[in-house]
Formats: sequence, C-alpha cells, structure tokens
Amino acid sequence: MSTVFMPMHMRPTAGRIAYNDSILFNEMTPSELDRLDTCAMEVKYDAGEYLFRQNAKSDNVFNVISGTLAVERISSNGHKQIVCFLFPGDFFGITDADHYDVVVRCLTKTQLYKFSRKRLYSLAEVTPHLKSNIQQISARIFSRVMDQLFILGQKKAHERLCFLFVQLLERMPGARPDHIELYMSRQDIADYLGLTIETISRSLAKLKKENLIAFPTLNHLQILDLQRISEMAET
Amino acid sequence: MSTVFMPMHMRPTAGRIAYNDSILFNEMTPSELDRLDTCAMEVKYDAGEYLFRQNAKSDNVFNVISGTLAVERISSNGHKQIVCFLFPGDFFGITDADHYDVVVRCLTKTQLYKFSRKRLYSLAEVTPHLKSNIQQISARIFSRVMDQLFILGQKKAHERLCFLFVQLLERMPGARPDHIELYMSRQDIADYLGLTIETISRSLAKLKKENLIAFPTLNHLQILDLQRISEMAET
DNA sequence: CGCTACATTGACAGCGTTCAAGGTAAGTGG
DNA sequence: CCACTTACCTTGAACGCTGTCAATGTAGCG
Repeated sequence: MSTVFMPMHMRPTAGRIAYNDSILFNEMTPSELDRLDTCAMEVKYDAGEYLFRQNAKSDNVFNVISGTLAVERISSNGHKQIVCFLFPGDFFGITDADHYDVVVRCLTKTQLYKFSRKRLYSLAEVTPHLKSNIQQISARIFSRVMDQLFILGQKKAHERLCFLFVQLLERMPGARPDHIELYMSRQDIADYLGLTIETISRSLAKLKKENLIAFPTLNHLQILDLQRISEMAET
Repeated sequence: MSTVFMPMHMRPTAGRIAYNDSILFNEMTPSELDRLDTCAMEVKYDAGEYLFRQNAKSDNVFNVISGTLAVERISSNGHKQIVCFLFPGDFFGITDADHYDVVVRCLTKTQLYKFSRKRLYSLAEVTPHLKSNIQQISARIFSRVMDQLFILGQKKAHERLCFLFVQLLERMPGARPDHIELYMSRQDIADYLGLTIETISRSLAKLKKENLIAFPTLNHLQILDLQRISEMAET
C-alpha cells in the first residue's frame, strides 16, 4: 500500500489540509496513486530555507503539505518581487521551462511532497486523469499570475492589500474572515504588492481607521467588512 | 503539397517574417507539416478588430503572420492592462484553460494562422517535435509574463519604457536600434506599462533630453545608447 | 482650411518613497 | 523579575514621482 498516497482519510495528514489539496489526485484510482507514489518523497524545511538555489534545473514538482512559502524573483540590483505565496495543497514546479527563474523560500516550517518532474510527466502521459489535473493546476497558476499583473499595473496601495486579503481567504486552508493568520512579514507583503513596508503599514492603518479590518494581534487579521474589501480587491 | 506550411523559403510570406517565426515548425518533417496544415486556416483582420469576444472558449491557437496585436485584460470598472504585444511569429492561445480571460486587439492590419486548438494538441500527442515546440513556446510566454510582473512591481516609469524598447528590439522582426517602428499608440504603451499617457510622454521627453533615444517621427524610435537603455531595462 | 484624433506640456495635487525616529514584542542573561 | 537586546513594525516629515485636469501643439484627412 502506498504510504504517501494513501486515501486522504487514512493518512496521518488527513484533516490538516482543508481544501485546494489533492487536485493532482482527483479521480485517480488506488493503483494509479501507487504509481504516483514511486516518483514522490516527503521533504521538510525550516523557516528561512530555500527549496533550491537560483537558476537550478527544474527537476522537481513540489506539493505543499503544511507551511507557507514565497516564490521570489530577485534582480541583479537587489530588487525583490514575490510572485506568489504557496499554501497547503498548492503546487510549485509545474512548468515547461528547464530552469527555474525564481527561488522558493519557506516562511514557516514546511512539509512537502517532492516529485521527480520527469517521472511525474511520463506517468501523466499514460494516466489521463493525472494529465488533466496537471493542466488544470497549470491553468490556475497562470490565471493567478495574470491577476497579479493586473493588480500591480492598475491598483492603489490599499486596493492591493484588499486583493491580498481576499486571496488569503480563498487560498489559506482554515482562513475565515474573522481569523486570517499572516505568516508573512510586512516586508514580504510589500515585496508581493510592489510597495514599501512603510506604505503597507500606512495603508493597513487607513483600513483599520475605516473599520474595514482589525488586528487583534500583529499577525492575526480580521476582515470586518468583506463586502467592501472584496469590491476594492476586484480584478 | 501543403499550402499553409510549405517550407518557409517557398512560401509567399517568406522573407516577411524575419525571426521568432516558426518555432512551432522546428524540426518537423514535410509530412508532419502537411498534417499540421489540416488544423489551420489563414485569417485576416483590420486594425481595431478583436480576434474573439470576452470570455470566449479558448478553441483556437493563433500564429501571427504579419501585424501587431495587443493582449488585453479589462476590469469591470474600466481599467485596462495590456498583458503583452504580439508580433509576427508570435503565438497566442497556447493555454490549458478552457476560456480566455483576455481579449486580443489588432493594432494594425493583421494576418494570422488560426489552428483548432483541440486538433493541434491531438496532433502534438503523436508528433514529439511539435509537442516539444509547443512546450517551448509556452515556457517563453510564461517567462515573459514574469518579466512584466517584475517590471510593474519594481521599476520606475522611464525604466519601464526602456524595458519595452529592449523587448521591441528583441521581438519585432526587422527592428534595429536606429529603426524601431511603434505600431502602438502612447495610450497602449501606458496600458502596457501600468502608467498614464502623460507620464509616458514626459518620460520619453526625459530620455530624449538625455540623448538616449530620438524620434525622427512620432512613431519611429531610435535608440542612441543601447548600453544604458539595456541597463535601465534590466530585469 | 478646418476637423479630428492623438501627443505634448504645464500647473498642481496626492500618493508612495525615503530617511529618520520611536514603539512593540519576544528572547536573553544578569 | 527586570534591564537589555534584537527584530520587526509604526509613525512622522520632506521629497519626488506619477496622476489629474487643462491647455496647447501636431499630424492626417476630408
């Protein structure tokens, strides 16, 4: 029996991952999952560690079990753009390029499944469900990058923050409007939204003063008026 | 004999498309090209026309023969972000999503090959070269979007313009430092770079005053100091 | 010539950055 | 338990880039 790909309800991680998990495994039979198992292993990282070094060959696909990560692009002159955050259930490394042009940093302790990309893709060739699942994930990633492109090109600071909030709500397992845990620092948020840390602070203050959000603690965000936050986030 | 996919040097369009053409056809045999022909047709549009309507099913893949196009994303409240420009040889529609979330507008008279996406993809399944070519194109498109994400998040107005210039040089067939024809309006440039038309005008004026660029006519750009322009464009 | 569409320039306001100071929370060691 | 350190966040003031509004300039076309 597969250890890594036991049915979710039988696995030790069961219940930990609330949703957007296992898109990769949708509709797959136990025997297919067993074969998927052969190209995967479980890996762990501490906060601050990187999954691979800059310009590494894109040999692996990662699936987040637990933890939060940041996909980063850093220019020669030191500017950093965070491309996206990764949450439990998310994938990284589904690409047709042979080298990563980004690095991936763990914001917290992190557990992942690590797949051999080559073997995963070969398996997909003979496993229609797997292939279609990979395509679906790929489409989602692209669509998300397009959203961010739009945000960076068109939105003001406080609107960008609202966009982030809505994204966190939708993508972080267990997030509720009255309880969103920010695992990323203010600097990370700034690097994600193309702003400075001071602007983030000030915009948060503005939204607080307007009673749209609250911060019981520094990293515990509450959305008080989801309606208006969503409107401002709109892409 | 295939009409659409005759070897380049025998076709009426030969010589028109200078480079980045035909990545799709790399390494393919004449008989494979003949089969590719069966899922393609040639289509023409006038300046200002759209290839399809918003939220259309993504049934087709387009390959630009001649002309310049803009891939646009428009929000409900009227903001427009141009995602990329398309030049001869470029592709659009290589996606795993089943609907386009953008529209494509012709900036000039345009000729394209229009492929049935479904048939193109099926053919790719049995034609390794074709499949690998499609993956290569797909990787390039993604990489380009990432470049723009970085630009929009990190760069100042005049640097964004330099980025555009370098891109035009690299991607527009026939473009030389002393002769770059701008087929897009100042407004299009603004929508591409996430700025206003006035900022574009002023930043162009600034670059002109510093003798980095010149404009013999409104839409004929010359790059006088490619070295420095490239440095500022750097991603 | 005059119309129209597009581009440039100017003045001004506002948003976001920069630089600097101050505040807060968690951890350390006396 | 409390000073001290450290890392991170917030706030303030001044500056500058970009947006906005308005006027002017320019090229193409009937």
